[in-house]
Amino acid sequence: MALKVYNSLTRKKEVFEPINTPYVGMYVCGPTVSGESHLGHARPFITFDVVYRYLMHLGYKVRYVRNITDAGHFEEEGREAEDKITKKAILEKLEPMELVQKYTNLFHWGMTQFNNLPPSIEPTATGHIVEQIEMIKNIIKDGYAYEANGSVYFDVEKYNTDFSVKGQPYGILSGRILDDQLDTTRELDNQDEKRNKSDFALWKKAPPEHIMRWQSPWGEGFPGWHIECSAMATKYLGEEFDIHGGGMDLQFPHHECEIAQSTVCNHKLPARYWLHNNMITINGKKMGKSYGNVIKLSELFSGNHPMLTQAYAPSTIRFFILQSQYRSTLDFSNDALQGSEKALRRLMEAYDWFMQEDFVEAIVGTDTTLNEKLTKLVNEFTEFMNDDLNTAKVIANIFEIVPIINAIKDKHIAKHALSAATVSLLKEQLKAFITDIFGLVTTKTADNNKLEGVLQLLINIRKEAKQRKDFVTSDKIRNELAALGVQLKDEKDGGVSYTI
RNA sequence: GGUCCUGUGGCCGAGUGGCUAGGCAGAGCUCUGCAAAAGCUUCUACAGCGGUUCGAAUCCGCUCGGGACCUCCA
Repeated sequence: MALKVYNSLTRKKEVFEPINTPYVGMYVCGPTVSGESHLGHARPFITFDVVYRYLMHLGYKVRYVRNITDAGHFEEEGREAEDKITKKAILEKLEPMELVQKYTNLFHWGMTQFNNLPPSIEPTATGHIVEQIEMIKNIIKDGYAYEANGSVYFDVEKYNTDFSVKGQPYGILSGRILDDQLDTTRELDNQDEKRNKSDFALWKKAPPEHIMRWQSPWGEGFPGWHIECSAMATKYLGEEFDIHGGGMDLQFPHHECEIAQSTVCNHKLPARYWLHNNMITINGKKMGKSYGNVIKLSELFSGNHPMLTQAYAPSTIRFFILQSQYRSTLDFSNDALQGSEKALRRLMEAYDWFMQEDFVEAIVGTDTTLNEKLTKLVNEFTEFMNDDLNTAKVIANIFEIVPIINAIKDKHIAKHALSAATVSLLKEQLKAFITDIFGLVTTKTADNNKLEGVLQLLINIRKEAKQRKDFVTSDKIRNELAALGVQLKDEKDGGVSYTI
């Protein structure tokens, strides 16, 4: 069964066919590094990390490009048009590039915490000013942009008229009709420079106080907020590439504008498959800066937030996100995360035990029904992923396998009930999906030899106490370790395991 | 106002014409010195009202509720 993905462009699930098999080009809109990343940002980067990993698992050679937006997107608050990054820089008394570096580092730290693989190329907007200017020049040359008072605007009206004929109107991605949009745009700065309200900036003239500025054919200024993605995607993935991803909130206008710019320059739609992840909500509302309801990654990992009763491991967040399908909204709450934390621990403990356990006895496969059941559950992993990356269903199947593994561990099911083929299939596929594709890692942190030795010592003392029926001592050891966050478990075979 | 999505049991979430989703929480049992963990069993569903159909949580209509985008936003 072939991989199918939901293409926002066609609003259908489509079979994924790369332009140049086995090569796949994927562009994902990266962060604007003007602030610390929050939980909402985690979703696209984890989602597309799994897409990236899954494509590689299928044997594709993927070039994954994810930009860093470090050139000031301008925002218009009230009367003033200011470079977002410049504004913050003044407030914090930092150089713009110093600020950008700080938040870029923080972003990378967050990505590492989540066990996201680094992209193949991570280009910065400021590093591609030349490419952006070239692209703007091309758009002007073809008559789809005009200069006004040192700024350059894209002529949406003309584009729409000319490309509607070719079946590519402005609005092709978001399903918007340009004429319906005309009277909805609010008051923007320098609005009078535009021929039409729907026109958007390719280049903005920099006001005197603006620190981030570059020389251009139109004077000193800075690039508009859509052109960087068009320029960098074209440079590293070509005029037409396979996948373009990002959050649903970028669909319009950002991706729509990207399509318009790239189509004018390259005479074709830039990407074949447009994938959009849905939002993380909190109390039913989208988590976003403008709503003032964000939980920063550092707050999440430390538990230092009014909504949180405890700290959550990055892998818990990752697992929480993968428990839903990426196109559904995901409602965040402390309770939901607690559920995910427990579920993940149970899953990983079973997985870790199974992977290291020897199954030499498993050659007979006495329980045919069980072997068939397991084989079916495992084979469905791929089927579910191929249906628009339904990680939620894969995880549901894994949880059907977990009790079976635990039953074997507790000797409720004999090892020889499984056949050697089933065991190797299970080991191979569980590793592929849990570790390689989902990128889930064990929460165990105790790989410190000294700590290991100390714990083993306490476990042995407790074992001796138990043999003397000195339960006061044995319980004291267990309870006081528990108070320190170390939980001891007496296993069926007389051994003792612990989790920290 | 325009475009679109959505409403599943205490919570989070799959599913989308007939077949148990799954997780967390709750209840009972087994195991255990006691715990914990684990296993087994189990309760609580498809917003409401109509319609289509042999059959609807799933399709259609209406009503009510929630949300996203149209402005920086993942």
